[in-house]
Amino acid sequence: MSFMNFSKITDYALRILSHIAKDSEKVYWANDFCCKLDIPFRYLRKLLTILSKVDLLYNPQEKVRGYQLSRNPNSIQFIYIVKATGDDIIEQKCFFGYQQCPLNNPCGMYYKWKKISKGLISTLESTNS
Amino acid sequence: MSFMNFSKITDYALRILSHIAKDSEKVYWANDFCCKLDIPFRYLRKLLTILSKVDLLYNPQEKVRGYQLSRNPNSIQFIYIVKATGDDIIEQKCFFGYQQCPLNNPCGMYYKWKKISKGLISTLESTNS
DNA sequence: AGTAAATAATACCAAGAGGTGTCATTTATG
DNA sequence: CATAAATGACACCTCTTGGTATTATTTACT
Repeated sequence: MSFMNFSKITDYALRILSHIAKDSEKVYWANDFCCKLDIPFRYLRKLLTILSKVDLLYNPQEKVRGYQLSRNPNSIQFIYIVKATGDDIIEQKCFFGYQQCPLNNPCGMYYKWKKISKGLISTLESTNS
Repeated sequence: MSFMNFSKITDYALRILSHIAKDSEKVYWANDFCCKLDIPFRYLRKLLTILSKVDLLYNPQEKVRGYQLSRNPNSIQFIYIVKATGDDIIEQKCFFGYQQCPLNNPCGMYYKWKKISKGLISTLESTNS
C-alpha cells in the first residue's frame, strides 16, 4: 500500500524541519508543531527526541526547553532527513523486489528504474528547505 | 521503511506475470513459480487466487488446473498489475504526506514531485512484459 | 472406484509501524 | 519553596502486511 510515498515518520520529519526552516532563529516547542503540521502529539514528541538524537535538532542552550535546527537550513538536504528517519533503502532492491538481480544481465526494467530513482535522489539532494 | 519500493505482493505479482509472459502458451502450475521466483509457497498460492479473481490469470479451460495469462501479454501494462495488487495510491498524497496541500498554492516540492511520479507512471504504463 | 495432485477457502500467526499512556525529570515562574 | 509546563524514557496497544496451517474440493490417472 505504500508506494511512492515516504513512511509516516519521514513525512513528519520533513514537515517539522521545513516548518522550522521558515524562521530558523526562533525556538520552537512541541506545541508549535502539533496542530499546524497535523501530527499526533505523543508521536510528535517521540519524533522530536529522535531528531535531536540524530543531530538534526538540538536544545539551543543547555537547560533551556525547545528546539532549533542544529545547523544552517541550507546545509540540510532532504535526503539526509529521509535517511535519518529510516527510509534509507533507496536503490537497494531491483524493480522486481529482489535483493540482487537473479539474472546475469540487467533485465529490461533495470535502466528505467534506475533513471527514476536517480531522479528522485538528485531531487532530494538538491532540496534543503 | 518502504520507500521507492513496491509492496511485497506487488513485487510478487510482477514477478509472476513477467515470468508467464516469457511463454504465454504454456499452462503454469504453482510449483513452476515457487522456487524460481523466490516466493513462499503458501503465499504464492494465495496470490495466484487473487490474480485470478482480478482477471489477470485464469484457468485455461473450465475444470483444468494451472494458470495462463488471461489476455495478450502485450496488453497488460505494469501499471495495471500495480493497481490490482493494492498499490494504487500513486499521486494521491503530496510530497509531505498530506492528503491535500494545506497551503493555498503548491509548495516548492510540488512540481519536482509531480515530475518524478509522472515519470514513474509513464514507465509503468509503457511497460508490459 | 480409489488415490494423488492441484487448487480454494478460511482461519490463524508474526513482525513492524504508527500511535497512546504514564511517570519521572528539569526548568521557569509566582 | 511550590507549581506548572516542557521534555525524556519506557511500556504498551492497534492495525496492516506478510506468511503459515488446515481442511475441503476438484480433476487426472491408474
